Amino acid sequence: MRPSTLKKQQKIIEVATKLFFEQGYSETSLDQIIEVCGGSKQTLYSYFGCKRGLLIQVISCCTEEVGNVFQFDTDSDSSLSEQLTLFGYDYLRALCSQPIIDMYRIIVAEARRDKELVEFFLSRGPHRFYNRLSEFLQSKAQQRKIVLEDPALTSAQLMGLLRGNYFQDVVLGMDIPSDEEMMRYSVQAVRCFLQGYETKA
Amino acid sequence: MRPSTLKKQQKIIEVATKLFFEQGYSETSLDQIIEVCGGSKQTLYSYFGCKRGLLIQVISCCTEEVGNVFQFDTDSDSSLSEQLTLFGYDYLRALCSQPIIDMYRIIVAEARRDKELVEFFLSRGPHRFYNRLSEFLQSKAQQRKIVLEDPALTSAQLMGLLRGNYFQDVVLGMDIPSDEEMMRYSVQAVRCFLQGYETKA
DNA sequence: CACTTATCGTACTGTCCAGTACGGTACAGT
DNA sequence: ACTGTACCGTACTGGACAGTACGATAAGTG
Repeated sequence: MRPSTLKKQQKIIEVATKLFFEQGYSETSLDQIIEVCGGSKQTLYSYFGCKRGLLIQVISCCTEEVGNVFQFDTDSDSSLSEQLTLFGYDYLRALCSQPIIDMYRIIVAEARRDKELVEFFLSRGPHRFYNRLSEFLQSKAQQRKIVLEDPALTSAQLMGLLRGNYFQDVVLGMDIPSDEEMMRYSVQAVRCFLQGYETKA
Repeated sequence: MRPSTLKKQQKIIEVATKLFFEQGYSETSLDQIIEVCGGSKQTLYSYFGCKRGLLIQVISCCTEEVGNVFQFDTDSDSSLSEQLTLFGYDYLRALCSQPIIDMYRIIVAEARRDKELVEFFLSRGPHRFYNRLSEFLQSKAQQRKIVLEDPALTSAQLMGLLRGNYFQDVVLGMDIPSDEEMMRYSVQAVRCFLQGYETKA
């Protein structure tokens, strides 16, 4: 393989990501991609085989980048509530970022046709996050900070609670909430998660 | 307008709903619809103007049907926990039903192009539900059953909590959970909402 | 420098589909 | 029965686009 080949491949993926995300997958033609980044359609086919092959590379690269965002600060001496709140904030901010929204729309649109793509996306995205949260909660349960009978179920609850209606809304085109709003919401969500709403009568 | 016209329109909407939901909107051609329900393409255009016009009618009819599912049993003498659980179960079951999943996928796929369609869908679907839940919680707060500083925020929390990861998952093609599983989850979600997870130390 | 191979540019094929045109036909009301 | 209008069937237009073909050219290697 020529050394320029790798550069070229990355350039194509970069441009394809931009166009797929801005316009949608089926709304973007390969001619359009070539037009922007130069080169020949034949070359593109020799790299990726078909349009779907290119999409898989795009999703692969994008999930790679995002996946490294979440890091639990298990060592820090901040309180459980603070740790969860910060975590929730990072989560919410990532979910409500333009690239994730764009990617999610594409995955949903292709979900009916392409189960494999979905599986690929889930394993590299949401499920990784889910597992990390689940482990974190278990460690906190061992420290007797929380009551945890079913880690999987509780993690799912917390994820849903943290998302609230924000993710649904932004996916459907509502304005992305400000960082302050997401932080405020995260604080409240964690409070609910830990304490609940029932009156202590 | 001829009496048969209305029948014909409904028949077209019915067939279009089926095909749009099964195959996707942009994957379904108008010729295909005509082929199934008979008649002429010209007639279809005279009724709905264009393909998007037909889609709007489809969404309109479908949201109409679904919107009438949720009813709060405000009169019943069951406990708050029971009422919320039942409500959550109905909500989850509706969200994870095939028609809603299919419709949601279409809306997401069209969201980038068609803000108006999204607005239409939101106002007739999720927002109606959201408002009803918010009112219910407020009535319970007046009865001193729960602490409620911010009804809007708290409703969003509860909705997210009730959805957990189920809705995301089924939209991406995972198997629809059984009624028993959804009921179990709803019970736990409401428990979390009311009591939280923190250890009472 | 010579030679191989990756890449380029352009043109082409086959297909799909939204929307239109138009002549013919069934069905209302009178 | 008469007449206008709603509907039917079929064929067509125009455009988009995935994937292919192929001769020309440039980039690497010996």
